[in-house]
This record gives sequence, C-alpha cells and structure tokens, in this order.
Amino acid sequence: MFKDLDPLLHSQLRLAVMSLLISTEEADFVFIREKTASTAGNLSVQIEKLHEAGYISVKKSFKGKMPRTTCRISPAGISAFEKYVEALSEYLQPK
Amino acid sequence: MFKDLDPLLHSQLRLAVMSLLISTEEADFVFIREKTASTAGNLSVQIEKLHEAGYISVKKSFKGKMPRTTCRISPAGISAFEKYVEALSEYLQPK
DNA sequence: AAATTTGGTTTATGTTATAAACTAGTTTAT
DNA sequence: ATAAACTAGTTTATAACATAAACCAAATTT
Repeated sequence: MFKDLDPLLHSQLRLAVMSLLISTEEADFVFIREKTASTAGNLSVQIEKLHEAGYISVKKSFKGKMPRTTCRISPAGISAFEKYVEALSEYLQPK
Repeated sequence: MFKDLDPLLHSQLRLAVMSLLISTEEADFVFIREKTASTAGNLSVQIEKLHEAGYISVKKSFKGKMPRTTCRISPAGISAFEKYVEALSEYLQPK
C-alpha cells in the first residue's frame, strides 16, 4: 500500500538541496546554504551524504583566491528524486 | 524559500497513519498496522506521538473480550496534514 | 492445562539531524 | 605589518528520532 520513501531524500535539508539542483543543474555551496537557510555544518554533512549516494557530484575549485564547492545533480539523483516524488504522492493524496 | 516541514508529520510511518486516517476518519490499531506494514512496537510509539500532538484521538475499548485501540484524526490533525502537504509541494515541484 | 496467539507497551539500540567548535585561509582596518 | 573580522567550509559532539527486540496480560487453541 505505502511504498517506502528513500531515506536519503526523506530529509528536509537533503530534499531542499535536491529540489534546488533539479531546477538549476549546478549550484555552489553558498548559494545552496542561502536558499535553504541552513547552517554550513549541516549542509556540509548532507551534501556529503548525497555525494556518497551518487545523487550529486561535488567539484572543488577557486573563485579568485577563495575556495568554492560546486554541486551538480547526477542522472541517478534525478531518477531517485522522481521515484521519491511518485512514492510520496501516495501518502499525500489519500485515495 | 523552503517552508519548514512539520517534523511530526515528516516521518514515513506517522505520515502513513495520518494519510490513512484522513480518508477513513476512524481506524483501529490492527488495521493501521496491516495497512502500513509496520511492527506493533513502532506503531504504538508513533501513535502516541500523534496523540500527544493532538493530531489524533485514541479510544480504548473491547471487541468481545479482546482489547481494541481506535484512532481518529482531529481537526488539528487535518489542518496540520493539509499544511504539511502544501509546504512539501514546494520541494516536489521545483519552480 | 500447556502452548500459542492477540493486542498491545516498554525499553534498548542504532541512525539521523543539528549545532557547536574548529580549520585554513582572505580581507579589512589600524 | 599585524590584529580583527570575515569567508568557506569540515569535524565532532549531542540531542532527537526510528525501529526492533523484549516483554506483558489476557484470550484462544490444542
């Protein structure tokens, strides 16, 4: 009856990150931190989890002299997100 | 940008319980346990949390000689569920 | 009457989310 | 030039949460 919800996506912050990346394709750490209104520590941890899962890629570079972390959603991430949305909709639209 | 998700509802099992109760208005413990495919222990804990929050009412009675626990969604529960669905939809339909 | 099942609750444990503290370096003010 | 403050994060500690395992009381089955 109720499909399982991917625990990696069923987290407010990780879901917000994925939601952002789905529409922007690429976003850096600071942009995501601002849009999600999260702390850097929390965001760092959650980005690492999405990365480990293969849902996003993370690229480190420099913008001038300052470090920059850029995230991009992967095909696996897109598909996981779509699957999550479909599973969740069962819960939201009670038949 | 991203509204906060009610942490009481942002839990697979509690959300499934609420989803069931939204459509059935009243359901007993065993019915919910079967529909959600959860263990009795976990369900007991999560029902208690929804109860404490005032999202559901819990009535104890006997069906013949056997104990029965009946749950019903409250107006506060309905409104919290609706609010949750609305907040969540921001995450699911990336603009 | 012993064993099993029912309908739960309580408790213990592992997982998760989060904030606090820290690191490494840059920019700004003195 | 140096101290102070800021940027961009990471690591670590702690509190909250989800879940299963163990338990209980009573009913039913054998």
